[in-house]
Amino acid sequence: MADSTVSALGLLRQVPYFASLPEHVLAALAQAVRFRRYARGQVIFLEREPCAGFFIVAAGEVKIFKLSPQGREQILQHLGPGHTFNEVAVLDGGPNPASASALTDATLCCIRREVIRQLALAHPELAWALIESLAQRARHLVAMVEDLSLRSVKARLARLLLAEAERASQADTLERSHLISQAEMAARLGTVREMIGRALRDLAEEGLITFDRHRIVIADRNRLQEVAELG
Amino acid sequence: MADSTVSALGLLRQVPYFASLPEHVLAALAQAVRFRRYARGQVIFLEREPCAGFFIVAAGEVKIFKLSPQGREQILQHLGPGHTFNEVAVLDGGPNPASASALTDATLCCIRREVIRQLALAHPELAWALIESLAQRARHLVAMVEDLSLRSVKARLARLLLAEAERASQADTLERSHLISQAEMAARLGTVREMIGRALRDLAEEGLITFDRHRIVIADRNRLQEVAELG
DNA sequence: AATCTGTTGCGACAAAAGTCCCTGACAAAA
DNA sequence: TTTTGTCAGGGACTTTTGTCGCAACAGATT
Repeated sequence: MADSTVSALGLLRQVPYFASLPEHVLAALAQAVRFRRYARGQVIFLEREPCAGFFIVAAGEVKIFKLSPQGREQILQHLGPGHTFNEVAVLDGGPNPASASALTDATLCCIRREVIRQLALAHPELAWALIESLAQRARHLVAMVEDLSLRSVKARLARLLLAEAERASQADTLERSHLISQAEMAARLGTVREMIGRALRDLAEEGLITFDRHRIVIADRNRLQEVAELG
Repeated sequence: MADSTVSALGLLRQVPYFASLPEHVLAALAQAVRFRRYARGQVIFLEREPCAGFFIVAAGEVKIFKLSPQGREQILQHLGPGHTFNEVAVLDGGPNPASASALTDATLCCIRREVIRQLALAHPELAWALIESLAQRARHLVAMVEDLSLRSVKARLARLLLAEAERASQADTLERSHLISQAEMAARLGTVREMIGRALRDLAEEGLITFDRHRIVIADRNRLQEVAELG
């Protein structure tokens, strides 16, 4: 068994909805895996291109995004180790629904559509795992639509801060502290950098957050949650 | 074989991604189907409630929507005969991700989550059909996020008009002419009625559309598409 | 005809979001 | 050290979007 197959198995087990797959299915997947390295900022694939395959993040961070004709960016997902992406194109055979690029130097592994398809048809457990992953993706997207349509930038920002605090407190994996720039927050919330600056100032003036030299600290979680829900 | 099972079979065959399922799977589904009638405006289920089951529209129209605390509505989907909804909750077992209500008097059929689950595990073709439906839903949601984040109301409206014109020209099913009110357009595009009025006036002044007593007629499809893409 | 009800038209105004621009802080690279 | 680039802070202004209010109109019902 090749070295890469061994490490691939470990990686596959890190994917939550793959964790409970039977050994032989994981092994079959592991054999089909191809590792690739990407430099910070490098494009992984572009939307509308034919399906680039199924990806798992082994190391580093990746963003999935859309660009407007005017050059504004909307980040759809921000992914770290153990996360997967491009399921949609792999599963329906259409083009990539959005573009992907590496936010940091990153190692990904990629599985071709046909391999996934054959394995999924042969192993209902895998099909079911993929279904769960798609359902989760759909829930995430619904939440995004709700945010964009029904909430102000300030409320969205409050939600983002709470979510990031959550992630950080779990402190599970090898991830580093990960400070987000205002520009990235803007791209994730569908607005511009300046709006983030203003909203942060607002929240700080109201005493909901404070700054510890370029680090944001939540000072009043309860009131921050109120802002996140209404407004 | 009961009468309702016969008509259920016909209905299932109208669902695009069920059409190619083998006969015995369709039959099994048909047996599990329960028909229900809803009056115009009636709530079918609410978000956050435990999974209400899998639904197929037999007749009438249905909307899937979110409400903001302030009472603004965002329509996620507008469904007619042959369309299905609430797959997400059925497939991941979570609560309904959004609310549903009947836009007209409607007949729906409903299948309980457990039935779908068992059948999908036993029949990979069904699992694959569900995967396709989820993937399509995800693509639709990605397009919505893109619209809300990256396009002006005017551009979104242009897209809606083009899409509706498309649907209408296909004129396939028994659907009637279906005029949409400005209020509904607003809810679908994530804005308010007045904005739709203004945008329509704009488009009319530029000569891209005209009005034939409360009916919107596309006067210049090409330029309308330009507005839809940029802006 | 009279009266609902749901719809549209439109103007005035307010708030939210986006654009432009310039500053200084800081860190990495030369 | 200088240079370069990224990032944050913030002011002034424009555009877009949302709110309020009210009149008008069409279709259905009585």
